[in-house]
Amino acid sequence: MSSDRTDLVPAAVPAARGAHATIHDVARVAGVSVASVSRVFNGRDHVRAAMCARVEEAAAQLGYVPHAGARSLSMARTGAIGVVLPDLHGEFYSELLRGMDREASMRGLGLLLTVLHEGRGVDTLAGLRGQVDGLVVMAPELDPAVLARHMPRGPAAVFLACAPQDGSLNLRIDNHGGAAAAVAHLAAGGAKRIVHISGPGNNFDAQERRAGAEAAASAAGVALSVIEGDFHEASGTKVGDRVAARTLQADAIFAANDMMAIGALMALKRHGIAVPEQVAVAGFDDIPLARLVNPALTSVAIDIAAMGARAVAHLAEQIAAKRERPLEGRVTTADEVIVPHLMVRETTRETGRG
Amino acid sequence: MSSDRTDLVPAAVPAARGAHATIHDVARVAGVSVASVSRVFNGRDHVRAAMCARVEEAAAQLGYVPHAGARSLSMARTGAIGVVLPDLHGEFYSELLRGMDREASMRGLGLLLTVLHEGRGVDTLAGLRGQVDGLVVMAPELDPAVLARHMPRGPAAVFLACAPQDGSLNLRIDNHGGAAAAVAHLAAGGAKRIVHISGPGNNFDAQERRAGAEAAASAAGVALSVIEGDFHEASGTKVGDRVAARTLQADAIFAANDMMAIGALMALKRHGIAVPEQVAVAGFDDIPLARLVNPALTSVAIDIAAMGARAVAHLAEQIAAKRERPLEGRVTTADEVIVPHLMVRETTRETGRG
DNA sequence: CTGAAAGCGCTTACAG
DNA sequence: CTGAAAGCGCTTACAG
Repeated sequence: MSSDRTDLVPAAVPAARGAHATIHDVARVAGVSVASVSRVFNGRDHVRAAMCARVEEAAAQLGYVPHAGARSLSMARTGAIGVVLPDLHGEFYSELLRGMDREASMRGLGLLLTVLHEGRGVDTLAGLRGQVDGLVVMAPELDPAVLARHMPRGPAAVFLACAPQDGSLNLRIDNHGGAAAAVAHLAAGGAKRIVHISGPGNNFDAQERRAGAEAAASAAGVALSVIEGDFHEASGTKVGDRVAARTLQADAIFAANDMMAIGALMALKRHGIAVPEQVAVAGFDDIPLARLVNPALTSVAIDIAAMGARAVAHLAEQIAAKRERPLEGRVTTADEVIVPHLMVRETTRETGRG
Repeated sequence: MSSDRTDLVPAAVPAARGAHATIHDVARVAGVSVASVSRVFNGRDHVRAAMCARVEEAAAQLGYVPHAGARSLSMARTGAIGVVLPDLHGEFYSELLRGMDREASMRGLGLLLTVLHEGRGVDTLAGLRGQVDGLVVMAPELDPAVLARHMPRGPAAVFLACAPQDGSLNLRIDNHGGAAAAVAHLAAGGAKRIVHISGPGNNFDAQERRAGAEAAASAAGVALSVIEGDFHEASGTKVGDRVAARTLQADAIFAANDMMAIGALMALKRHGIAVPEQVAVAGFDDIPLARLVNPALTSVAIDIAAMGARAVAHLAEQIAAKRERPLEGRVTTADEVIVPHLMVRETTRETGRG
């Protein structure tokens, strides 16, 4: 309550108590106005060197650091972007985040993670308003209309591998083409009966990959049967077990992602099936793990980290554009598609084996 | 500029322009005070049902969503916690984030990611003040004094696998014990000359793991030579190559993390060295990948996701405590140590092979 | 170059 | 139960 040493710097008291010094404390100690303190910290206006020095000294003495929340409220800019993901499982997401972080930190932006869990879902999105400057949303299992309804109106947005949202920039993967390439490759290697382990039926990527696989199979004149998986290893294991047990006839397996392919691969090996001689296997995503399993997995490669980085870059540009021309609302840019390429490894053969 | 239809709801205009409706817009449309709007949205005070209905209707009509930034400024609570990590490379971090997210989203907290990159470093930490309620910091390569100097004073903090910070809660891994167990196991399996691929010399975990390995080796009376790696696969590959080439004499390799162990394992296999018959291999962390490589990797297992979840849980409790007794400053709790256990798989043998 | 004042969008004692 | 007002910690026209 009472200060025992009023002679020196009474303003230092709050800092000592654990609370942080504010811009007012600095202004008082430096003997200037808060506006001036703000100016030396933001360094845009010209300030006399003498004032600059006094303010900096006072700030140092008080251990002053500007309050990011207050700044963002008055500047209408948070410096953070929201990343909305369906899950955090597996290497796919760590690669994606790595790419996003690379780009974001280069631009001085933070990444606020929001995972769309089963229960706690889309409704959280709107709450992001005022907390981020923009959103990169990956929600392949969400109905686009539902998603649109829940998007906060303020922030800019880029959609990644979702059912396309109109009025926004969509970054799409050419799932159809990638899957078709994989199936064509299996057929060229001699496969006659391919099993496709698809992703969940409500997943947008999964639907496209399945369609691509089916198109390529019928073009090549080979049989393709589909078994629905959930993108996790275990659903691949199950299919591998069935193929090994001959409950399911197949000389090749194409899984909609690598983890399921790896599950199948492991199961086949466990049962003594020779890969690729008896059954070939291919996946999708080309996660780092793909080349480490034995035999190394053939996969449809997308540069996941680069994709994440691109999404963030686009978003940052959109945010900047909005800042310059605030009246125009959301800028509609052409969609962009990411073209995967087939990475052939040991679980398939390049040449025909007929 | 001019409104063409003043008869209806002029307040709807800003929303239509892309800008968001504010609490004032809602208040005006509902014909009540902003305080009341705030009350119905926060639902703590008693409000008459009639008012409640009017406000909700107005809000719905305007598509009003509270501005998170403004709320957090006036409530001194952001609902986000900062996660400070050295890197985002590999499965270790995706597992860690998964665990953190699990706990955080259960508690309604967001996760703001901050990666400590080479250049853009510790100085960013202080800037987190006002943007998060607390921090979980993992910075094994940072000098604890430097770290302490850069920590923002406001937010609570939990340190994860760092050189211990006093005055704060530290969640430590028993690196020494884990490494010792691995080396003891290799020795029991018959190893006489073990190569330890350590982490970077300035890394806290790496130092402890190395010390544990050395202690166990000398206790078992086996030779241990140390080669410094960088926690990435390539530095393991290099050692594997040398061991295969007999440039380096070894009948066992213990790496300070799994990625280096896998690099060594792959190199040995490529050169036709039998694992574990000729050279045994063990790693540390037990990332999901460990059991998928062939042969499956023996590793010192820590439940990475659980560790992340615990860090967040502790932090959340600390934040709550601070909120109840704001005057007490940072609460000092006893440190907590995570005890790893050895996961024996195919790259080592359980029994002696003398 | 500098300061006083308004404002960012909310919440919350304080009166009524 | 409800409203007017102050305040959260900053920034930024607006005057000087």
